[in-house]
Amino acid sequence: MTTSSETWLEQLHDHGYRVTAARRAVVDTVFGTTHALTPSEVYDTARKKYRALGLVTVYRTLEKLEELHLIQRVHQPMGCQAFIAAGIGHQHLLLCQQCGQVEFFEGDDLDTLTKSIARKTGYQIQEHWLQLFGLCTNCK
Amino acid sequence: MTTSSETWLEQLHDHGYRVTAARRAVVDTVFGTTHALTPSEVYDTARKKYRALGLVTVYRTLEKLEELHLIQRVHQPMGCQAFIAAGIGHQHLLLCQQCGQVEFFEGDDLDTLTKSIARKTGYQIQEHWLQLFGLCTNCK
DNA sequence: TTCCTTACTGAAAATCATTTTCAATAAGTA
DNA sequence: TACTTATTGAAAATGATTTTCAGTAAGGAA
Ligand SMILES: [Mn+2]
Ligand SMILES: [Mn+2]
Ligand SMILES: [Zn+2]
Ligand SMILES: [Zn+2]
Repeated sequence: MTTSSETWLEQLHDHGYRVTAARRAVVDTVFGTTHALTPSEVYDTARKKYRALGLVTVYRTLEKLEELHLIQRVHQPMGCQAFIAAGIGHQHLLLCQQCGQVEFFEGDDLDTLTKSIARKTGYQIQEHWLQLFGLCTNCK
Repeated sequence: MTTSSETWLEQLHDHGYRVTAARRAVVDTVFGTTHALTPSEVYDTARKKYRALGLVTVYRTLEKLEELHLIQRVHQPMGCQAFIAAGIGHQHLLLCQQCGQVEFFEGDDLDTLTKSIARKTGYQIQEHWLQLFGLCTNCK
């Protein structure tokens, strides 16, 4: 199961969107990074692949990629405008506080907790956000 | 142990900040709500208590309250500019997806998980964000 | 391949939230 | 009460994101 940025372009195409040079540049950029990127960072990097790219197109493309669940927004204390390739299935993020590297992990089990909280509060719990912060092997 | 918004005003005072009518209005507003409020929502509500209030002062007061850890930012899919009175000690948020009501809970135990992830990834894990979403008793 | 419809583009303008500037005001201490 | 200076709201500035628009090109149909 090898995935490449072509997969994303195919998905865009399958949903009636056109595959353009500008979108290729944005898709390649976001697909191939292990750091959450802001629109402006995507712009800077993608413009090295496609000089004529406009920042507006970056915003528009990120919007579509998010809509197709190919990327996801990364929330951080410093800001919440960064994006990363979405995890597959039920996964959560682990972020390096020093260099911003992003890892996914799975295997969290919050059933006991959520059932207990549901009972105590009367809420019907539907989803959860979990995110770990730390230092990566390079930074620690 | 009864706390009132006076506590917050005292804290402001103890940190060398002045207690003004504008700040009273903001503090009263944020202290006494069970919903996360945006600066603009705080403004609208607080202006009912103090008509002359300026939006700028809302921003400035929220900034100070956050700095003193009396309020905390609430991250949501729709936006991350809302604030709520901070929980005491190690607590997490439970949000109603329908009406926006906020509850705190504690008693999560992520030690096993974080140790396991630390071992697998090599990261030194330092903190975590956990947030539950659901429907409150009124909304479900 | 060529044609044709229309989605997509980047530039510029508009909008929106937040921050800065500034002169007047008032909190809090002496 | 007097005085220092933090705080105020209005207005201007900033910065990020969105909208507008006329030209361009993707990609299905012929
Ligand atoms: Mn989970
Ligand atoms: Mn916890
Ligand atoms: Zn790192
Ligand atoms: Zn509710």
